[in-house]
Amino acid sequence: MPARARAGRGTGTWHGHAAAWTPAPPSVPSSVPPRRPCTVFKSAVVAALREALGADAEGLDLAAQLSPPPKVEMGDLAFPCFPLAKIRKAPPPKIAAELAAAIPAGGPIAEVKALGPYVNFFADPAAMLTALHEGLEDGSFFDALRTDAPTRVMIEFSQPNTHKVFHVGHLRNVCVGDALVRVFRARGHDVVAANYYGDFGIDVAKCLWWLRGHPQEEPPVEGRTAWLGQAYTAATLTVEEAEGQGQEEGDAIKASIREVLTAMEEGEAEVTELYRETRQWCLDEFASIYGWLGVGFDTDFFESELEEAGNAVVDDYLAKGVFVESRGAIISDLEEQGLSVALVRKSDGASLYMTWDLALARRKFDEFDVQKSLYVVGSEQTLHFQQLFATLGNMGYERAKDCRHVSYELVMLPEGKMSSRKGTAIPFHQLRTRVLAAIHAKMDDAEHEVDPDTADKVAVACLKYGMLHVGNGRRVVFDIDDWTNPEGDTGAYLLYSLARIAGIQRKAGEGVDLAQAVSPDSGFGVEAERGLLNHLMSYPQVVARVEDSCDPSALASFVYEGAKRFSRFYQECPVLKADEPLRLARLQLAACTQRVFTEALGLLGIDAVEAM
RNA sequence: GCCCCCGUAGCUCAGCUGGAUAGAGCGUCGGUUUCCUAAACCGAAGGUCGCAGGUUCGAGCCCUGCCGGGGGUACCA
Repeated sequence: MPARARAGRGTGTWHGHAAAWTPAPPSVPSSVPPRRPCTVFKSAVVAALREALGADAEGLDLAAQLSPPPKVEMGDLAFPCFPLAKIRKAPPPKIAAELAAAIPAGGPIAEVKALGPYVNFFADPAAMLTALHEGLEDGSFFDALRTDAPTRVMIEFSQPNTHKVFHVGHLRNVCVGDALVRVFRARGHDVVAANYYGDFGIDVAKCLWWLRGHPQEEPPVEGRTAWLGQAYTAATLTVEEAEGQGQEEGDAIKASIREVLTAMEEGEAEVTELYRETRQWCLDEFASIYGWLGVGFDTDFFESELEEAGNAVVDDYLAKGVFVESRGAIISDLEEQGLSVALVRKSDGASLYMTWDLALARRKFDEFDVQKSLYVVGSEQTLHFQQLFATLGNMGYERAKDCRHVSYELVMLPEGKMSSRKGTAIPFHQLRTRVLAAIHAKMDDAEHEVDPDTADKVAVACLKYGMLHVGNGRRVVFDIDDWTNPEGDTGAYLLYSLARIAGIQRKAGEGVDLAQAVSPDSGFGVEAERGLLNHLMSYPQVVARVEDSCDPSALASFVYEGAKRFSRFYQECPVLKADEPLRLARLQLAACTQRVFTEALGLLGIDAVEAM
């Protein structure tokens, strides 16, 4: 329905508070060779294996074979011996035993053990901790996130329609898009975050038509955009009603709506005035939403600006034979590519969605010089984007192959599909107050009330985590009660674990010198500690995977899993009461956890809190 | 009809690109606070990973065919 309205580029205006905008992590000067601490142990294992295998290692990607065993007590990295069975003509468990015997412990490798068909390697926990801690201190850990092939990429998302209600369903797009912007930046890409406002067309005309027909209706002081949304809905219902009465009645109403559109296009004074004013209300509302969410854009496109350019593209490529006339309309014929045909101009001469998208894409390539182009749009538009990209290819744009539709599924309510028609869609302004109310109801107690700043952060965390912890291809069920539940798999739980870390640090006080190496006999390295440590080490791979899949849910899972592991550590391993040097080691681990979590949550657009 | 997505515990979902005994949360039952935030932790119960074949040393993951749910399929965005 109101899916995606997009259009031309604006002036690089920023929506939302610049202060709420988290820039990409500062890049480390390239003169500092990255140490990549998470790979120290792994590369030692690979080297040891290569040595032990000799000629048998040829043709095997040893690093790719290594993965963590299912449980920490089994080791930190496992090498499966199945592929060797053919080469060595021996059963895998036998090979594993031979290899384990042939590889000596030493350096970061504390122990080597054969377990069935696997060779399991144990890392020296103190050495790992020190490597991670130093890597976080000097920035090399996050430097390891960076891709070897940085590129200029545009990520288009949000695409709200003016004159319609902005509701929970639209929030998912914003969360996914914003997270991708942050992830791509962390990976070192040059990212242009783009919004594309649906601020023109027949739907806008519908709303204005209804307003003109009901001059006695006055906009409320609060909630003007909701009022516009209601006008739009009322107009839609009126049209449907008329159509129900008969062909003529329906056509009559549609004709009068079209007159409003024509008046808009021709700049007729009274309509234009109304259009400008109401459009601005909506843009202001969007800006305040993005501000609250901490989401920013580098450039704005408007549908209202693309009409002319779109028609020019159609004329151009009609002349070049890329487009053809069919049944009175102009089409992009994609039958041979298995994509049916895409209409680029209606038989009445009007342009459509595809027309503007062609002009927009051209602008992205030519004006912004983007190498890669992401479109975060609902899955119902899959065919549209297949057709768009295929058409761009036919027009000669090589970079069409680097265009990608990041599709995601609908947001549902516990009672089922939401419908703005039935009024079941929760408009954003209600959403905000309802979520905050739920947070207060659950977090406040007799002694103290949670402060507004923290409540806001928790509310945003609950919303974003709720939207992001499910894979893009699955529907999300929005349930305020569930999402704000302080117990369980929610954003509140994540922030709570960070608040506990902050608590430890407050009580540890100043004057703790964390920058010492942990001595090997500190006793550090019980399961809860190693489990957490290993998990933190896997962070760069997770980020790389998110870039690849364009699905931030892996990052959400990473943080949640990490919070679980931290909670176990917190429960089983007293930090402040531990004796030195164990205390130092645990303080370091807590500090590492804090840094990685804060960073990972940051990529999801979630701010940490100091206390809850 | 054709195309795309989804099907994993009662419910909501993970499952690291094919590896070890399939994991969480909610809900249910039972434990843990003179101890850094119990918004937590531990344990129990709960599974023919939609069905049937196939590939493979090995399949929840890959291939084929069915079944079920959703979306799309020339003048809406």
